[in-house]
Amino acid sequence: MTQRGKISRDRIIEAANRLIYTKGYNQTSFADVAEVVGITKGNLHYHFRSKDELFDAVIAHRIEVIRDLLQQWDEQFPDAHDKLKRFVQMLRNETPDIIRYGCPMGSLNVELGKCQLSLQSRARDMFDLFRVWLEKTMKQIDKKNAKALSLHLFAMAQGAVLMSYVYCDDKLLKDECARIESWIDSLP
Amino acid sequence: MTQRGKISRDRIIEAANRLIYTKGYNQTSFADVAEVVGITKGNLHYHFRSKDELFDAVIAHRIEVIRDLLQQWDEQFPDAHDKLKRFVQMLRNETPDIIRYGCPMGSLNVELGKCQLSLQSRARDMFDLFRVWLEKTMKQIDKKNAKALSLHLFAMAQGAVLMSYVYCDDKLLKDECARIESWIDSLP
DNA sequence: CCAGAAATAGTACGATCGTCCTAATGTTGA
DNA sequence: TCAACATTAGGACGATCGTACTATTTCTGG
Repeated sequence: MTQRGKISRDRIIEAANRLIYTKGYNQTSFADVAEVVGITKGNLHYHFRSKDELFDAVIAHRIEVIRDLLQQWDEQFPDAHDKLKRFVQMLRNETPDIIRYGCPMGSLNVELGKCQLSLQSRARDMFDLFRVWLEKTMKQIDKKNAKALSLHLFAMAQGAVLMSYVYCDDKLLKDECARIESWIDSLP
Repeated sequence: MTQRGKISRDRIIEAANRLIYTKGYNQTSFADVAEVVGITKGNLHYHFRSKDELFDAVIAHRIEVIRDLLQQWDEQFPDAHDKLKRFVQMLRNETPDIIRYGCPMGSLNVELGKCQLSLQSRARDMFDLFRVWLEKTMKQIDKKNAKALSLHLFAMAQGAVLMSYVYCDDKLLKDECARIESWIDSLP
């Protein structure tokens, strides 16, 4: 693959990533992606021979971004409580998109978990990055209950995102974030 | 409409209701519904002239069921805390379906909220029944913070359902239910 | 500079979608 | 009983889907 091919490939992944987020996987067609990128379906098929292959590339890209993000947080915040709060802060930073399109990971898992389990397992890989990171971080606070506590935190965040998305309500998200943060503060 | 027609109509709604839950709205086709019911697509179109119309009937049916459920709870549990716990208990009763297909309301809202907003507003009507009921019940406990507290409870429940669905983990759901219940107990 | 590779355009295929139309069948009331 | 109506069956429509194939254009290394 030449540099030109690489650039096209990246632009396709970027467009598909956004479309899958804003429209969902099944509502995003090859034609949609091609139109956004400004190429033809035939060209798109040259880069990705199937929709699954394109999906895989999108997930791989997201995973890479998430890995970098978590590593950044680890370097930036020595204190475990601060790390967990940084996780919550992410919801504030992404409020407009969350209100409009929900959680990029959560909604994808919900959609694909119904009857496209092989695709969902890829989407779950994104979840796992956060889940493992949260549990690892929580272990610095309460080793014994780290697993359940981190899952509870994750669940509260997902619930807050889902509710604020359903009601397009940024105040709801803001309030939930504050509540989750004070829950973090209440940890030993 | 004769009685025979009414029976057919109800069977169609029942089948569509289950399919929309287990496969999602966009992944459920007229052909799917017709096959489950054991009729032809043409006959299905006689009863419901469009997919929207069928969807509307399914939601109307669900809303009726939810109304009855909430009224039952109101009659059965005089204490507000018990009412809220009954809401959590629902998650335990529906565990197998939740683990496999998620929340019938939540996943529908997530799917339709992306780019089928007119349909989502119908799905949100189901949410509203619970939301209003939870807030009304919460007012008996803490009038001032009832709105935020009830939304938090709703969000925690949705988060618990989503996480246990993504990971097909009934233990996760069980633990979250216990945690939510003790949160209810901690209310004034 | 130009042959070969890479990338792109354009089109076509079979399948499935939601919808619609018509004919056949069942049911019922006067 | 039989005309009027309700219900069902079956097929066809145009649109769109994912995918595939073949030219054509663009780029690049020797």
